Amino acid sequence: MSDISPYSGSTIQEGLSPNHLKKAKLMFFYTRYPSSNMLKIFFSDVKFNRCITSQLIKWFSNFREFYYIQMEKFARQAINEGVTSSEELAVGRDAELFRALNMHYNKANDFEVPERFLEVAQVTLREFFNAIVAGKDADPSWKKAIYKVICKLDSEVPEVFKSPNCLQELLHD
DNA sequence: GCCATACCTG
DNA sequence: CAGGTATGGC
Repeated sequence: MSDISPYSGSTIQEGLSPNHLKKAKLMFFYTRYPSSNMLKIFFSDVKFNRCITSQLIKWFSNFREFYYIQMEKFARQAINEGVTSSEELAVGRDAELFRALNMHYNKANDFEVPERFLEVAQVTLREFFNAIVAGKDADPSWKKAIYKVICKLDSEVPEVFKSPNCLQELLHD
């Protein structure tokens, strides 16, 4: 059965749908630390309650976990491969790191990832690289310092994301 | 106690 | 990603 309603432009979702998840992942390319208020604005077609809010916050928390795990993985890999300076690390669209991230948040690869995300990813990778080289990882909470840096690099999420039907506009064939 | 967030697991 | 646990603030 299709869930298309005759009032498709004003349907209020009782819960989060697969499309909401897809949209959240694309939003991650702009913001790693969205506030609950921001989420309410960008998911205006969702009827919020404590659980929905928690679930959305949880999604981004999971997104960040994957993101940082990849960063640490590639940073250590670079070190093992003999890289001596973070300056040598660049994250372009052809980088393995980017391909791993893109595969996770933009699996169909039908969304044009903003350049700014590549920059933030590069900063994050270098941050991990330098911390590990400096032996900071001996401290159980060494990643906290990095998180504090990265959380300041969130970008404005494009206005189009505020539309409940933005996926059709954002994804090209 | 309740709720939020951090860390870990499957 | 969802669940469960531990923890800290109110």
